[in-house]
Formats: sequence, C-alpha cells, structure tokens
Amino acid sequence: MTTKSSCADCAVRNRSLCGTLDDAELAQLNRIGHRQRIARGETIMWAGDEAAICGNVLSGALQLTASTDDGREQTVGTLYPADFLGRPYANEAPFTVKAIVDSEVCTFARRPFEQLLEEHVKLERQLLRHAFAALDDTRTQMLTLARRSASEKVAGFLLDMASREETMTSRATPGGPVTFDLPLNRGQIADLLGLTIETVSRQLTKLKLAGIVALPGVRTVTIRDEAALRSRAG
Amino acid sequence: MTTKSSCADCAVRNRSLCGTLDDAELAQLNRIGHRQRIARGETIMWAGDEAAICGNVLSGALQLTASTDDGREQTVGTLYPADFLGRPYANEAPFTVKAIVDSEVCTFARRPFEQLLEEHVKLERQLLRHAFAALDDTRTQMLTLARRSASEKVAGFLLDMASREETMTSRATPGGPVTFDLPLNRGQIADLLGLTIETVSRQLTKLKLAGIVALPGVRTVTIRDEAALRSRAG
DNA sequence: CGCCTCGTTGATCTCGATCAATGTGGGTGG
DNA sequence: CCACCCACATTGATCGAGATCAACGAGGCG
Repeated sequence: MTTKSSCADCAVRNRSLCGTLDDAELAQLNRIGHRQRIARGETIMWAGDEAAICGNVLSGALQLTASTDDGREQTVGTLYPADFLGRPYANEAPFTVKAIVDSEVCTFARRPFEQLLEEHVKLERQLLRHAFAALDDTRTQMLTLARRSASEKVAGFLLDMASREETMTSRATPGGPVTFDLPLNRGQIADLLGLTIETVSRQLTKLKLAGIVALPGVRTVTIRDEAALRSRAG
Repeated sequence: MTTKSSCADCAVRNRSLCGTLDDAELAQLNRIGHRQRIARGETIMWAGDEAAICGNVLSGALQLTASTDDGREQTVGTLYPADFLGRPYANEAPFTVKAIVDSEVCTFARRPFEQLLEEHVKLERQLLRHAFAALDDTRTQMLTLARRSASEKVAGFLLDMASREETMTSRATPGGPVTFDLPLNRGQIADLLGLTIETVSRQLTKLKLAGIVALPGVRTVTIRDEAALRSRAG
C-alpha cells in the first residue's frame, strides 16, 4: 500500500534528513520516494533478509528487534517520526523492523537512495548526524539494560514516554500531572527494558500503590509525582 | 606526547577512514594529524567535557564507558585498530574514553577535521560506514547484555577475543587449539559483559574444569574445544 | 455466552550479586 | 636475594531481585 505524495506537506519535513535540501534536491528525492502505511504489528524488514529499502518515519513508531537462536528477544532500538530507517551500504538488514502502532514511512529503494546519497553531500551529512545520534542513544540504553534495576528501568521508561508525549503535543504544564497512552503493551515494554511481563506489571503496581502514578486504563498512565518518579529512575 | 609522522607507513592505512583517500587528500589529513601515545589506564576523553578531538586508533585498544550517577559502570563500546574515535558535530563527548592497553591514536582537532569532512566526500562516506557498523555492533551487544546468561556471555567473549586474535595474526589453524592473551583484567571483562568480577572468575573456572579452555596464566587463554565453547555461547 | 488475548497477582526457584576470606604473582626496597 | 606489599584473582557462603510457573481477572468480539 504505497502512494505518491509531495514532500511539501510532509509532517517531518524539517526534522528529518530532508530538512536541509533545496527544492530541486527535494524533487529528486520525491521522485524515488513512496509514502507507505504500515499496520500495527506488521513487519517491514526481517533480520538477515536483503536490505531492500530505507526511508524516514513519518508517523507512528517502529521497533528494531534482535533475537537469540533459541528465541529470546530484545528491542534494540525504537524509531519515531523523523528517524531514519534502514541500512544503506549493507546487503542484509541487521535487525527485524516491526510497527508497534499504525505508522507511515516514506520509503526509498536502497540502490537509488544510495545513488542520491553519493550525489548530495548534504543528505549524507544529515544521515551521518542521525547515525551518530542513534549510536549515542543505543549506548546510553546499554547502560540501562546492564546496570539499572527493574524499578529504575520502569521509572525511566515512563519519564521517557511522558517527555516524548509532551514534546509531541507541546503541552506546557511542567511538574503538573501528565496523562498519556502507552503505545506498547506489557510484553513490548518488557522487551524494551530487558525484563519479563510480570516484572513490568509488578513495578507498575508498586508505583500505583505508592501514589506516584495512576493507571486509569491498562494503557493509560498519569504521572502524579514526577519528582518521585525521577528519583526512582536514578 | 604527540609526534608528527607520515600516513605512508601507517599500520591501519587501508582499513581506517583514510583507506580511500588519494595522496593529495592524505597529505591534507596528515597536516592536521598527530600520532599520540596513550598509556594503559590513561583517559583521553571525559563524558560531558568538550569533544575537542577525534581520530583513528592505530594500535592497542580503548573502551567507551558510561556510568550512572551513583557510580555503576558499563563499557558501551571498545575501539580497536582502524576504529574511529570521537564525535564530530557534537559539542560534548558522550562517553569517557580510556586506554585499556598502551595504545596509539592518530588524532585531529575536531574543528579542522570537520572542515576536512565537509570538503572530502569520500572521508565522510567512510565515516558513515564506520558509524553504521558501530551501531550494528552496539545493538548486537544489547541483546547479549539483556538476554544472555553469564556463561553465554563469557563463552561468547572468549570466542570474540580469539577470532580477533586470529585475524590479527592471521593464523590458519581452524578448529585447533588457539592461545592468546586477554588485554583485559577480570574487572574490565565484567564491565564489558554486565557482570561482576566474581561471576566472570567463576565462569572461567567452570570452563577450565570442563576442559573446554586452559588458563596457563591469569591473562592467558587456550581454547581446547571450540565447538563446546560455541555451543555454550548459544 | 464463551472464547481469546492481555494483564495482574501469588508462590517458588535460581542465577548472579554481595560480603568475606584466602591465594598468587610481580615489583620494590631493604 | 629475599621479604614484603599490593593489586588482582579465586573461592566460599549467603542473599535477594527478578525469572519462572501457575492461577485468576478483565475487557473485547464473534
């Protein structure tokens, strides 16, 4: 399910790779790009398969997953709007990419995109910055996975999701209670944090009993005491 | 302690960033580069400080470390010869960089290096490839940190070190016993794998008692049964 | 209504951390 | 040359966080 469309009205126009391109360059990119909808749960790239496409996330959220031979899984990265997806110059995709909510991605076939990269230095430079940023994020997450306790992980995760929510909706209520919906179910949170479903659930219950958060719905979270949550996140 | 020197006799000439440059470009790079020795244990970059330099690792090994506010540490990356060090376009260094053995690095002041990057597309392209490779490595390591058991971690680590040793010395004894020295002490192995010193030590003892490895010296390892080690690594 | 997925809660177990003591090898100074 | 030291490594005993196994609850949908 792909549709042609113009870059002009792109929601992530000035945050993604394309931000620095002039109109002529953008037109070129537009020519090889397709806007593609990906349903929740759908996998658009399998680890080990040929890395045929790359692109920009327009809306929604996707996750990168690695797994051991015997099936233990770990989320090794999450892609949000304006993030870059795929792996130029690689023959096979290193990780599996799956939509965790309904999403839209602006995709390019890898070869033509690589071609464009080589012709447009600005595009390559932006990609380099994105790659470095992703590398820093990933390394920071390593510290969390290896050294933080379950309660630190869950507290940190909630703060992370809250701040993402706040920047999306640009709500200006610093310190006040924030309510938002989690795009992930318990299993997905567990995958992300290197925990089990049960541990995530117990940690959330603990935070609820301590009055730090409220859980009006199973996917809905209200942060009632951000300071306390922050101190638990360490 | 820095010395000028020529790229012509550089040990990592054709594996590092510089591999694709022509003589004129190399001369330019040479003009702003310094060969710098770093003693074992010495820190050349502190997380949060200004990211003043970047460069290529020539020999030895360095580690990137992240730590929590209360002092728990995690190695989030290791740099070997030909790896790129530093963070162009960032104002502060994201992680602390320390030499784990006596090392040599070819360093550039960040600003002039960035300048050169902008002028030489090939350099930028190589850096992009390095960054992607580092990203894949880091994400793969996340799976290990979060989901593998202590014995899987240690077995995998030994195989990793052995293969690195083999490629360095290009020894051609596939399957046969391989002997090599670890550049890391037990504490550093623990940091790398997200374990404690005691657990690493116990796992090594277990492998020794099972006859899978021999430990002729405290830093020396002989792999006696690679297949068994590989099956423990999962 | 019954089924199915997801989430919560309880009981128990296990791996690895922690605390503590002992061993070892290499370097230094008497 | 040897005795001592000190950092590093090993080994043992115990503890506890989180995994695992199991049962139950709550909403959504045919």
